[in-house]
Parts: sequence; structure tokens; C-alpha cells
Amino acid sequence: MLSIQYIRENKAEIIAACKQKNLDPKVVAEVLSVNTLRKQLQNETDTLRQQSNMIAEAIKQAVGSGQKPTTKQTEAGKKIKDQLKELEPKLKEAEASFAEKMLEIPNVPAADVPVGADESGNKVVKTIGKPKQFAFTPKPHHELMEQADMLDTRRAVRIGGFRSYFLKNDGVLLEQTLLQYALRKLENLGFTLLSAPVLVNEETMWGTGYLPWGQEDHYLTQDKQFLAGTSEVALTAFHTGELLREKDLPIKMAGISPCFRREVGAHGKDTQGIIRVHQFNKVEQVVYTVADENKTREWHEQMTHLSEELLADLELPYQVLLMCTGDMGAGQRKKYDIETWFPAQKKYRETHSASYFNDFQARRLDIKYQASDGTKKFVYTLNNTMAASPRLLAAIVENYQQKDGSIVIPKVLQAMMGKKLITPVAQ
RNA sequence: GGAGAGGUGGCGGAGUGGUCAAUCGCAACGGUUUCGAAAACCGUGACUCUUUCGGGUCCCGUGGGUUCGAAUCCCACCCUCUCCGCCA
Repeated sequence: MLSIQYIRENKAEIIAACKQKNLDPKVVAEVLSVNTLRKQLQNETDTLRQQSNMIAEAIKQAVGSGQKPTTKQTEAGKKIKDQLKELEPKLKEAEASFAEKMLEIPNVPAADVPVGADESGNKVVKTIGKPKQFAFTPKPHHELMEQADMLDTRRAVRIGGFRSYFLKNDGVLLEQTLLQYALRKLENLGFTLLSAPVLVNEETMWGTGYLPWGQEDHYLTQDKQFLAGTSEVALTAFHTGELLREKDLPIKMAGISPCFRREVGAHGKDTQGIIRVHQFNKVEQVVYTVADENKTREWHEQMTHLSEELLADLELPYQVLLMCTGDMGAGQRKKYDIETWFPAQKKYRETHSASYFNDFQARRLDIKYQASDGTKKFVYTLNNTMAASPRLLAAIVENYQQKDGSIVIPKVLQAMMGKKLITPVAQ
């Protein structure tokens, strides 16, 4: 959410932002016109309420000096009450409509975000590590994992439908090790560890900006709770409605949770393997900073760098992409995706995503802090993937495969995993 | 699921129809003072009208209702806590 003052003063910029993000810009005009109506109705009701209060005050004075209210007074009061009964529902409606429209206004992309309609407009910022040259044709991760008895999709699909999977044996252990490694890394950097709720209410989904834009990407329960697609939702909302102190900032949180995605727009994509699934596990970083875009941009770089460091630890080749306007979320100012090399596909595939929002989410969630100058400001929020499995797990498996189908455990995970090699199992 | 208690400003905690935006305590921040600090004193929400000075409305979980007038009375809902039941 942006402030109405900002929207009023920067109408053209926001209309441009809508277009750049492939959203309908008509909400901008709508929010401004309903705001005018709202103010007008408020002025009218305020005037009536003032009159009503004056009558009540006069009666109070009379009663205080032992007199009784006159019929004239009570009649006048009643008349105003009738008028208010007509006017107030209109004001309520205008206010509700205003609040609703405000939640449909997207954030403006940062100045250095490339304008583009879709993923073709994304820019590769850097490419790190060289894809390993295999002396044989590398197999896709799912084949390797099945051979090593780490994965069963055939039975899973019978149980949970398309895109379901069982991790098995070393698959389970390697996933746990990877997530644990990511958590430890963040813990060592002073992040607060949180095992986050996945079942969240509608307000929280609105607050983080997943509504109205991402409605169809989420599962909704019969109790009107959503299954969150990421622990970003719960972590970003952690201090909802609170007034923090500047000295509390930055607040650094590391969440771990299952994540649920409907993948409705992805029919026919990634039908092989476990790159695109409805349920996965993820370690996520969420940070609140002071209300200073330079500070938040520093954190954006730093958080992205933490993910890069994890990939470097795992010795996986990757590239960092600066996402263009058409490929970023409505609430985001700027987003980097990290894509990790998948040798069997001969492609870099998205494994991480780092975004910053300024106060877009904090306004919706009402998360403020008292700044050192005494004023109250909204915090600036950011989030980033630290490790998402099974996607990153699949990357490890593909990159670490050997000719005989065995999989070397990345060095940094060996001690925690308790082994150095996963070998195929005779079928 | 059953029974009970409760939701008041950053926190604690008064307040049972008009003198309540709300006593009091603590904290944070700003101001005055100071070489600086402490102490002391003053101030601190949202919206809105106004060039300024200043004015108005709203804000006691949420939404309705009663009343000239509601934090206070009535109704519904939400949430929290305690006990019981069920249960990973």
C-alpha cells in the first residue's frame, strides 16, 4: 500500500507502474475519485455530528444545573440522528471502497529496475561458477534419485495427485541436512529462527500483498484460511499492529516451513522430476529495516549475497537476474532471482528470489517504529529464499552425479549428513 | 466441543450513562533548561477544514442497537486466558 498523499502527488508515476507491471491502471483514477467522495461525505457527517454534540452538550449543562432537557432540544437531536442514519451508510460504503481500492494499488518499481513485459526483459547481473563438463550424458535428477531409492513419484501421485512426491532414505536425509545447513548459517548471522505457521488468515495474505493479486496461486481451506506459499507471509506479518523501536531494527528472521503452491498457470511445465511441485520445504530470510531506501537496498544486496554464499558453499554454478517490471510482484520495488545450473536440462533454473518492498507491506500490516526523531514510521520489509527443497536438492543431485549414478554429497554437508556418497541401489 | 473470566493509549492499570480522549504509574521520543547530562517542567493518535493562528470529527476488540448523549446499557461476532473433554 502507498499513502494516499503519495498517490495524489504521483499519479502519472503510479499509472506508469501499473502498465509496466501488466496491471490495469484504472484503479488509480478510481482510488482518487472515491477518496474525494469519501472526504466530502466525511465533512458532511462531521458537521452533523458537531451539531448533535452541541445539543448534547447544552442538555448536559441544563441537567447539571438541575433543569430538564426541553422537547425542542431532544427533537432537534432526533432530527440530526435521522439525517445521520441516511448519511452514515454512504460514508461507510465510501470508506470501505476506498480501503479496498487502496489495496489494489501496486508499488512503484525502483528506478534501476528494467522495464519489460515478461521474463525476456530480465537482465543477467552476474554468472558465477562454471557448469561442470561431464564425460558422459548427465541424467536428470529424478532418474538419479529413483536409482538411489531417494524418490518415489509413482506411488506419491496415486496418493496426492500430479506433482506429488515422496522423498525416501538419503533423499530425506539430504533434504534435512540442506535445510539445517541453511538455518545454521542464518543463526550464526544473528537471525531469529522461526518455524512458521503455514495456515494463515485472509488479512495476513492481504497484508503481505499476496491478495488480491495471487489469489488463484493459493489453496484456501473450508475455514477461509490460506495455505501460505512461503513463510515470508507469517514472518513479515510477525509484528503486525506493533509499534517497534528504532533500536530494535533491523529485525532479522529466518523461517522454515512447508510451502504450498497451486501452480495453476504452469500446466504442462516441468512435468518431469520435482522442480515444480505443490508442496515443498523452504528456509526463508525476512528482514525489517528502518525507513530508508538506501539501507533497505544494502540489505537487499546483502540478503541476495547470503543465498549466493550458500550456493558457493555447495559449489553450484548459478546466475543472478535482475527481474524486469513485468516479471515482478505488484508489491515489490526490486527483485533478484538466482538461477542454479541444472546440467541435465542444460539450463539455469530459478532456485531463489530476493525482493524489497519499502513500506508497502508494513502499511498494509501496520508495522511501525518510533524513529530517533520521535516520529512514527513504517518499517521497510524484505525477503529472500535461503534454501528451497526439493528444487535445490535436485540441483545438488544433478551437479554431483557420477558416471555410475552415484551422487557425491557436497563437502560442506558431509559431516552433518554423516556420509560422503549416495550410491544407486540394485533394483 | 462444554463451563467460566476477560479484551481500555508503547506497557501496566483505573474508570458501570453527561464533569471521559479517558485518573494514575512506567517507558520511549521531542521541547524548555544546561557547556553537556541528570533532575524538573511542557508536549506526543487518526482523519479532516484552514495560508497561519486555530477549528471539527473519530478513536476504550469488531459491527449493530437503545439514548438528546455510550468506554459505561443491550445484541451479534472475533480474539485471549483458565478449567473440563477430545487429540498429534
